[in-house]
Amino acid sequence: MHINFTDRELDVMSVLWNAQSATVAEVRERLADDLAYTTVLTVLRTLEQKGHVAHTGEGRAHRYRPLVKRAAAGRSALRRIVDKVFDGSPELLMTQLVSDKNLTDEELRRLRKLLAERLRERKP
Amino acid sequence: MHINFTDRELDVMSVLWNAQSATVAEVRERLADDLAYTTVLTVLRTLEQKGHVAHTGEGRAHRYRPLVKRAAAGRSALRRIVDKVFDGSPELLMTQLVSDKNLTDEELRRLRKLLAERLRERKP
DNA sequence: CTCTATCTACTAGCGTTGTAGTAGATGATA
DNA sequence: TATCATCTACTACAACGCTAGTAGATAGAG
Repeated sequence: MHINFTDRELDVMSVLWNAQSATVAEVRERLADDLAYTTVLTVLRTLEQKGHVAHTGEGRAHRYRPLVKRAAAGRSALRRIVDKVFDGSPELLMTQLVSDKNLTDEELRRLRKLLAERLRERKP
Repeated sequence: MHINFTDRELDVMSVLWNAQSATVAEVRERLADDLAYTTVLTVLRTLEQKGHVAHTGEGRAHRYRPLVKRAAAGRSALRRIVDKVFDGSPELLMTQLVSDKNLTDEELRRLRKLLAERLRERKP
């Protein structure tokens, strides 16, 4: 299955993934951009229509929760990038990731650790 | 800078990255989906308008080449995924990749080396 | 020189995205 | 109870994306 969120939808999903669930007001609060309340509501409603989130009543408000898991969305997005940008080579993608100038030293060190673990756990 | 290709644009860019440069007919040939000639032309023209490709004349045809490098597009796309889907954690993304696609030990070692170099070159 | 294939330029229509306003319901407050 | 704040539903509308058609230029075939 081929999930594809728009920019704004992804912003909203990101909030929901981090918060587990949220009302419109809560989502709005946590978004970086300052959008109108109704705008956020509209985005949530279209996400619901597409089957990516669901809501349950909470007083007069609605509480939204994601139906799509973070990992599934990640897999889908990554596959696309690997295919189209990195010509089907995940290694190329990782190389890119590692040479990204925006990564902090701390992040790089953690990556190194992860790799080391991965290698160790394969050796035997 | 924040590059953002649409799905179809990305398909076309992918062809250009792989071929170095191509005419409309060549791009059309290499696309997975069977689009009308004019459709492909339109996509190329909008890409040009956005400054992502350029063309030079070749007989009565135009030859298009990418102005945006693969790596730049990759960086941009990855940033976005790391931020929004993997909550700013590149190692989470990496874990996903490593477990999803089966990388060889050799590939992992090369990555480790690359990582070490990157870290060394930052220290000073 | 005429016909045909091929190419670009321009135009178009429909669906989606992004943003938000207005209307009406309802819970809280004075 | 009258008013205010807040919430959803519905509507709007411009910009963009995706697809492709038509018109007109031109190179090559005969």
